[in-house]
Amino acid sequence: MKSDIATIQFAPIQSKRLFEEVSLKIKELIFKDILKPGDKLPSEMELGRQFQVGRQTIREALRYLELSGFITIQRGGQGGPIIRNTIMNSLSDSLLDAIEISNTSAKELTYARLQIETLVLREAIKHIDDADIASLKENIANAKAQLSKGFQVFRENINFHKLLAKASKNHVFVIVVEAMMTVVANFLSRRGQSNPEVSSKVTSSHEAILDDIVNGNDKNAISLMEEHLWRVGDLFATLER
Amino acid sequence: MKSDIATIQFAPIQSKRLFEEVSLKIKELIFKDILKPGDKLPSEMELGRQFQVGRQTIREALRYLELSGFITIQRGGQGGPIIRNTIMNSLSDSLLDAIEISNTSAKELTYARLQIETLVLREAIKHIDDADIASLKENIANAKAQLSKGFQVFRENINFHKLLAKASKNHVFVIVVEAMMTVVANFLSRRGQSNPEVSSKVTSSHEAILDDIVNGNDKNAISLMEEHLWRVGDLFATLER
DNA sequence: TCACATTTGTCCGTATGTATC
DNA sequence: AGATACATACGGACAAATGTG
Repeated sequence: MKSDIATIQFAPIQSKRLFEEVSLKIKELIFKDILKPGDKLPSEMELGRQFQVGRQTIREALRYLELSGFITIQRGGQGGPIIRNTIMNSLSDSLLDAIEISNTSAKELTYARLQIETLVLREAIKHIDDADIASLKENIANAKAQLSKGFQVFRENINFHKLLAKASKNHVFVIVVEAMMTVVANFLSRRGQSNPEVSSKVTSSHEAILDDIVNGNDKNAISLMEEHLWRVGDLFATLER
Repeated sequence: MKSDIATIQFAPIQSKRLFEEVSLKIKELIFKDILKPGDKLPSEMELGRQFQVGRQTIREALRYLELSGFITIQRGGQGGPIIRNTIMNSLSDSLLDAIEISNTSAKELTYARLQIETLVLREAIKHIDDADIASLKENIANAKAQLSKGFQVFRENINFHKLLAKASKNHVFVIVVEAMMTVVANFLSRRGQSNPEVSSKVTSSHEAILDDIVNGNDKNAISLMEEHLWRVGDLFATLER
């Protein structure tokens, strides 16, 4: 069989720019676990000496790594580039851009979330273990404690869904849900904080869902989740631009 | 109700760096549709004059925009920064990083793909229209034509799934499937091109699925898709590192 | 084909802002 | 408060790439 020219892996015509090679080198060290989160990279000056390139080149490489979520940069004395894993933030930012530029409506977002999260819930029910249940219960307890003090629990409520995804024991679901929840959070925060009563209702829904999961009422848990997401979706619709 | 300090939107303590403000300004112009794909941005020198900042600052801002998928940069005379929408590439790259760094196995990827794509197929069946069917048929026809000439049809086969997602009429599904297919494509290409016969079998499966959709055999289409994705998943498993 | 103009890519020197000790 | 060390930002210079006449 001949090779489809569209599928062959040609070497890039355009020779890589220096700063790309530098950032790639560092990225490889991170993937190989030679550089770990918390490790401090040398200063720009020193990196320039080691890679034998100018400071500007190093800076542009650091910009790439920074935006990709591999490092953060601390200014001031004893500062410098530090290895950190904030890739999920980068992914979420990118998803946010993609959603914004494609003019995705709140309705679409709601519906997709409903579909994907009920799917993930099914998986979570299959694979959930005691540790997951414990952290979910802790999430609910925290939320209720905050609520009783009169605080909002925006973050806890979002985290409930992330914890459920983790219970599915599938990294892909974790990644997808986490990115999607960031979009949801962004959507809410751009339209002002949700009204006070909502937080409380959401937490109650979560508690009911968790109860059903723990008690093995799987189908009930799923239909509760669907109802729950529909309600949240309706709220979104009222907030839509 | 008091405000949860975790949810308040404080102004950032750390003043934004200059290049961040510059890239944000340009990004806004793109979101507002004032700058459209194909538009040419002024040269770095000229941008520096207009924003009243140095060239280095402009360059770092351009690095951000480039990596985020808002512009590409053409070197040489008459070149310069050009507005382009390659956000899906950026999103896919980010997802690739996230999957790589979380050590997601081929098995997980396969399973998540199976679940999400069957879900999307259900949606596609609900909302598919003549234009979708036409482009799907064209995809199959192209693939078969290439196959008969002895070419591989890696790209066509991937595109079939993207076209199906488009038929769901939900941007979120389109985005998710497209990003996921990039991961699949990357997975395959890193382990050598799939063997010659596989391409042909995959195209046949696609054709059968499309036939069932067109003829209204929805359940059959879905189970065919599931079988199809299991088979592809098994192939992945044999390729796993 | 060849020179030319334009623009990005890269380097250097210097000055300023900022955080730590 | 002062010294130190680092990122941030500026301006100038030259090399490399690329389209144009």
